[in-house]
Amino acid sequence: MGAKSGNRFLAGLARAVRRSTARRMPELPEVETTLRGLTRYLEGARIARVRVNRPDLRRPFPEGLAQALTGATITGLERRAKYGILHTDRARSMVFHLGMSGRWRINPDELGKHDHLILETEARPDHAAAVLALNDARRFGSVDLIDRDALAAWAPFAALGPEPLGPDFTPRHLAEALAGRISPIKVLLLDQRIVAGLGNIYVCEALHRARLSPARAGGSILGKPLARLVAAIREVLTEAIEAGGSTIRDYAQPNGELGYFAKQWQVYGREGEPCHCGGAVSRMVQGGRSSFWCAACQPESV
DNA sequence: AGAAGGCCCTGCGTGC
DNA sequence: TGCACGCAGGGCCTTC
Repeated sequence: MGAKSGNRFLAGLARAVRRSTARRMPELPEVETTLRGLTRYLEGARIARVRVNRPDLRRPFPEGLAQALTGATITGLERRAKYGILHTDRARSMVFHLGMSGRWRINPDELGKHDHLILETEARPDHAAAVLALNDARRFGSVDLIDRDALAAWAPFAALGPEPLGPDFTPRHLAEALAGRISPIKVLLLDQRIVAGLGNIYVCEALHRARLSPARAGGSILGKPLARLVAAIREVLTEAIEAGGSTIRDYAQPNGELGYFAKQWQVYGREGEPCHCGGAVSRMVQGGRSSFWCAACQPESV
């Protein structure tokens, strides 16, 4: 093996290793499966103890967080965009965001330095007591207490666009949101005001599925391609949620980690690898973030 | 209003 | 073996 091909081989090996160990960023599907996993432990459960191990994540924890949750019963769990919501039998709900590295750990063998908020549930006739730890190494996440009746008006929620899996995310909505916009479609789909819940991974995957270049000006996408894009966004999210539900029994991995699952991506993190169309996956930086795409099946011209 | 860039933060891979 | 560095990016912020 010559030096050149040897280097290529090693580079390919390094990529394969990177891919297999790639961090799953919590986007909409990860938050959704996290909530489904938490439901079994939290819905109807009373919070017996709360431990707050540090004053803040990205922002300070709300004042009186532990007192607000201690003794409360979780009445329901809900997702909005990439936020998870724990409703209680009290006025306020707890809203969490997992940021880049956030996760809930179920009954961890031992608590680590990144387990910042720990909820312990009371045992019930048909449920053992459980320990739920919100772990977030990079601390890009957040926790808030918001009056349930005021959630829709809460500033971070009020600014959000429609849910991509909901009835309001239509080709017409997207056409209106993109009209006149010259920014790359990749950047615009990350704007939570246009559609709420997409992150870098699923934007790359959806554009690939819709055969649209991430570099296309948002306002230039009309008609059939636009409808294709709406459908592709729905499909990649739905399939990811299904993967999270089917590959992991009750959504929890053996180590008790929720929300992360093995899902094969077509382009994300696959620079230099073959696309199924026969082309090759490329990478570029848009808005300071990596975009992965295949120039062969996602041409810039329509 | 839209576009562009910076900031926060830690773990990991890489190169020396 | 260790150390420095670059990279990952969601939401929010400032500047133009």
